[in-house]
Amino acid sequence: MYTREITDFDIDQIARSGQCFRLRPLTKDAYSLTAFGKYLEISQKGTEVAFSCTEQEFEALWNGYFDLDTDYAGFKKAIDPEDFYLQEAARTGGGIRILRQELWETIVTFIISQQNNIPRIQKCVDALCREFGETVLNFRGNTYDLFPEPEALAGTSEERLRELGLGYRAPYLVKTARMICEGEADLCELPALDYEAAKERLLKLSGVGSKVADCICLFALHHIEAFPVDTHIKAMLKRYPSGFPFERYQGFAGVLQQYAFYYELHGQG
DNA sequence: TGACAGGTACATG
DNA sequence: CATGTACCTGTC
Repeated sequence: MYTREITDFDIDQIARSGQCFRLRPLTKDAYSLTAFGKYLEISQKGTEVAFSCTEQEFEALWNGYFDLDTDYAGFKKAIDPEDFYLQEAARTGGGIRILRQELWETIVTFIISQQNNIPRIQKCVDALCREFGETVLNFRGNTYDLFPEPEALAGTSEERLRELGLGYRAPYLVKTARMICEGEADLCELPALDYEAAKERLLKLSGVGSKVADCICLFALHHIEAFPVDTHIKAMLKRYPSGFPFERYQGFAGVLQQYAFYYELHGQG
């Protein structure tokens, strides 16, 4: 167990922010997560956050995963004091961090996310992990399923994925997995590219359009200037008749997108 | 019953 | 380039 004082951090908000579909409530105030082939439990009381791992593992994996070295208070201070909407959104979802999720998993989960709601996305992701992921034991002696490798999905059929409830996204997933396994698409090069170049590459994958590509850029490659525009954000943008002030927030608009998305989803509106 | 959920692919003008 | 349409599935 490793405990740390963290500000501008709320594990419940992060779990409900819709950027990660494998971070789930475990008990009343504890959450579980799998990433990097590892299982982690997180619990929080105020600014005190406990992680079920050693300090060494925390520093090696989770500190970066939760983006804890970034100054989110600074982002909030940069918001126009007269912009009541963004101020309120940042106050409501101010504990959100932009995670650094694994690339392949983020590609898959956001292909599934299209025209879909969060509970059903989670259900689909769970089914994929259960059917195609490696099963391992956690420190409690309970089993949990890792996220499946590209090979596992490349080797299955569209029909089998449809049986898991993926619907019309099933062929997208099989095609994308095969592109990656057959070397038609190279994920290894992506982290080195800038936002524009990375997005251009991601758009070549099956089932990846502009919005999903932006989500992958934001939630896996940590291009926090990416600003995914979906139905909720479209509604939000209408609040700005003369246009959303992107120029004021250059380089970190994606952070504000997350505050706004969370606010549209869970706030008072 | 029908619209909606963090859209994309594909076909047109 | 801009618009239009079909598409799985569960929930309200």
